[in-house]
Amino acid sequence: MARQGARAGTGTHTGRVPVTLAQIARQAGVHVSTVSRALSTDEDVRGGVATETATLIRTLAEELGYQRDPAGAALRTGRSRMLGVLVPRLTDIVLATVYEGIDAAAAAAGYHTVVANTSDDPQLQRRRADALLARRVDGLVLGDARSDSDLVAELARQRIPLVLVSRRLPGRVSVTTDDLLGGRLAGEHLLDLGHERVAVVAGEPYASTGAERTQGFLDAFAEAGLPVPESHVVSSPFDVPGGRAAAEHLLSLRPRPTAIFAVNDFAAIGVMAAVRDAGLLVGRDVAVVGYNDVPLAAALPVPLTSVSSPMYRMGELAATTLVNMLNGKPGRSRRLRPTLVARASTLAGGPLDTDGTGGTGGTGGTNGTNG
Amino acid sequence: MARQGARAGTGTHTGRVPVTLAQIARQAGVHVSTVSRALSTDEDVRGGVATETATLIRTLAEELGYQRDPAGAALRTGRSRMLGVLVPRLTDIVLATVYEGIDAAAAAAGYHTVVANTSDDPQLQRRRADALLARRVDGLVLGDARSDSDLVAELARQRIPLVLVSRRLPGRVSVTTDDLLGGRLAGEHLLDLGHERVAVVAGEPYASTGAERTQGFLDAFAEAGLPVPESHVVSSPFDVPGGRAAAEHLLSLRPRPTAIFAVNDFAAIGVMAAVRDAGLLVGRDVAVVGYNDVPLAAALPVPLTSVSSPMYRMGELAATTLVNMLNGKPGRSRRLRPTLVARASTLAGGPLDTDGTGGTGGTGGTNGTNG
DNA sequence: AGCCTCGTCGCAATCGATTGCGAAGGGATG
DNA sequence: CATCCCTTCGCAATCGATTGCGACGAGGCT
Repeated sequence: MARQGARAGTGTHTGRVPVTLAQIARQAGVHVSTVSRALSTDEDVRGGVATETATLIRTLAEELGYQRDPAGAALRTGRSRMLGVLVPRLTDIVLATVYEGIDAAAAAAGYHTVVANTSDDPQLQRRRADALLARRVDGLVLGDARSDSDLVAELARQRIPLVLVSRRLPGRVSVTTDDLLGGRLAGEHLLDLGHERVAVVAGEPYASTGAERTQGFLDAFAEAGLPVPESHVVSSPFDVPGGRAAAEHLLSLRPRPTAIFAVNDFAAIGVMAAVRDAGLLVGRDVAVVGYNDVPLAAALPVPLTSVSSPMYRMGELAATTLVNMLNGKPGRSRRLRPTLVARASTLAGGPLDTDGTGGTGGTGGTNGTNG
Repeated sequence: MARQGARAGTGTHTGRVPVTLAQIARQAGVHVSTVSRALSTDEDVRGGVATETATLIRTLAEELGYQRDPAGAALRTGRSRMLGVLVPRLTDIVLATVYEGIDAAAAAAGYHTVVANTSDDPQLQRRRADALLARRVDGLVLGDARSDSDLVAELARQRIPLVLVSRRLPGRVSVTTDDLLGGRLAGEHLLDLGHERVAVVAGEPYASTGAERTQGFLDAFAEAGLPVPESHVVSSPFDVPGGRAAAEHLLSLRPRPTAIFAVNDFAAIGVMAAVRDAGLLVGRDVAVVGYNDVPLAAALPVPLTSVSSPMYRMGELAATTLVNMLNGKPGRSRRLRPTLVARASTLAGGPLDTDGTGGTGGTGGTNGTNG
C-alpha cells in the first residue's frame, strides 16, 4: 500500500504531494469530472465546461504543476499514446535518422515512441513486435518489413494500426522514397557519362529498397538499349563487407564493368575498397554510385556519388500518417522523391575532380556528438 | 464507454476477448487476487499460493495468452517498468551502440526503454527529461551529462534514480570507460613510436570524456619529460568538421606536430582529411590516433589507430546498475578498461603497412542493414 | 405564465492489477 | 481433546482518469 509520491517534473513549483485531478478539483471547488473535461485536448469535450471555469481550472493546474498520469488515462481509455517502432538496427545511421524523424513527429502529436532492434531476423521481429504489443502501444511503425515474411499480414489481420517506413509491401500503407526512380537516376547518371558495361550490388532480395532500386537502374539501361546481363547483378548484405565481397566478384568478370551501382552507401564503401584492392582508381577506372547519401559519403577520401533520400522527413511522415490513422483518418502511402548527388566517385577526371585523389569533401556532418 | 478489446500478441491462441486476471480467475474457480499472486514474479508473494493452484493458474494463463496490462499494474504500483534514456544523438553510432546495450539489458530485466535526443543542448535536456518523467519512467540513464549544467543535480535532488553512462560527473553513479587510462594508452603508443611534438584535439570541455582522455594523454607525455604546450591542445566539436578545423590550425604550427590525438573517431577522421588536404600522408608524415574504435575506423582507406572502448557493454552495465538501484541495492560506479588498437594511421612504414596507402581494412562491421 | 431547450456540471461506474487484512481449514502440539 | 499456528485464499479498497447520463437553473419562446 505504500506508494511513493509522484514526482513532479523539473520544471515548475509544487512540493511533495502527487497532484491529481482530485487535488485540483478540491481547490477549484468543482468535481473531478469537470476538471478532466476542462483539461481535455478534445474540443468537443472541453466545450462542455464554461469558459470561466475552464480557465480557472487550467491556471490552477498550471500552478500546481499538474501532469496527467499516463497509467490512469491509459487504463480508462485503452490507449497508451505510445507508438512502437521496429528497425533492423539503430546503429545503422539510415534507420537511426528515420527514427529521429519518427520520434520528433510523434512527440509533436503527443505520442512517445519505443524502438527495438530486430536485426532483420524474422523471429526477432515477431518477438519484438509482441513485446511492443504487450506494452499496449497504439500502433506500429515498421522499418524492417520483409517480402518473405507474413508478420505484417498477421499484424494487419489483428487490426493493429501500422505504417511501413523505408521499405514497402504491396497493399500496406507505407512511406518510402521512390526507389524505382532513385535507381533510374543512378542509371541515367552513368549513361550520361558514357558507361556501357555496368554492374549492380543489389542488396538483400527480401527488402523492397534493394529490389526496386535495382529494377529502376536496370530499366534505365534496358531503355537505352544496353540491357545489363543477369550475371552482373548480385545480391549482398547491406554493409561494407557485403559490398566488398560482391564487388570482388564483379571486378573479376571480363570484360570488367566500368561502373558499379550499390543500392546502399555502406555497400558502396565496400565496393570502393575492393576497387582499390584491385589496384584500380575509384572514379577513373571504376565509377561507383551509392544510395542514401549519408553524411559520410561526402567525407570520404574519394567523395561518393549517391542518391540522396529524405530520411528524416520519411520518419516524420510515417509518424504523422500513423497518428492520423489512429484518429480515424484513412492512411495513404507516400513515395518521396530522391535526387542524385554527383561526386568524385563517378566524376574523377571530370569537372569536379581532376587528379583522382579526391580530397575529403567535408561539408557533410558525419557527426559524433558523444565523447 | 466503448473500449476496443485488448489485442493479443502475435504468438499464442486466444480469440477476441481481452484476457484479464478476472477471466483466468473465473476459469480457475479462484479469486483474482489469487491469480495475481500466482502470476507474480516476486518470490515472497508467489509463496502465498499453493504450488498446485499456482501451476494450474499459470498453465491456464499460458493457454489463454494472458498478458499483464501495464497500465493497470502501473496505476496500482506506481511503477511503470520503463526506463528513460537521454543521449546527445542517436545517429551517433557510439551512443547508438551504448543504447543498444542499455535496451538489451533492460529488456532482460523486464523493463522497456524510451530514448530521446538532446543534441547536447541544456534546454533540450531539461525538456526531454521532463517529458520522460511525465511518462512516469522509473529511472533515468543519462548519456549526455554536462559538467557545466546542474540538471543532474536537480534530478538527484528530486530523488529520481539515475545512472550516468559514457560521461562521468563527480559524486554520481556512472558507467564509463577509464578515459584517463585510454588517453594514456594513446600517449604511450605515440611515445613508443618516438614522437616528441604532438597535439591534441580535445573535444568539448563540458564532456568528461574529452577532458579525461586529454588529461591522460598529457600525463603520459609529461611523465616522459615531453610536456605538451597548451597551444597544442585545442577543443572542438566531436564531429568531422570540428576535427578538421582544429587540425587545420594545428598543422599550421611551426614546428609542425608529428602526431595528433583526437579524443573521438569522427574528429580523427576530420583530422585525417585536413592532413591530406595539407598535402601530407597520414601515418607517415603525421600520425593520427582516434578514440572508440568504431567499426568504420578499420574500414577507412588508411585504417585508423584508435582506443577501443566496450560501448555495448557499458550500456548493459548502466542498465543493470539502474535496475539494481530500483530494487534497493546501492549503485556503484564502474570504469571499464579500454585497449589500444594500432593500425596504419600511426604505423605506416612500420610492420603493419609498408606502402602508406593502407588498403581498406575491412573486418569492421560498419553495418547498414537497411536498404 | 408555462413549457421547452440549452448550457454546465455532478454522480458514479469503470478500466485491470495489487495487497493488507482477515477467515477458514488442516495439522501439530501440549 | 482443546488450542495454536501456519498455509492458503477471499474480500475489498485503491490507484487516477474518463465519460454516459441525469439534474439543475437560466433564458427564450409561445
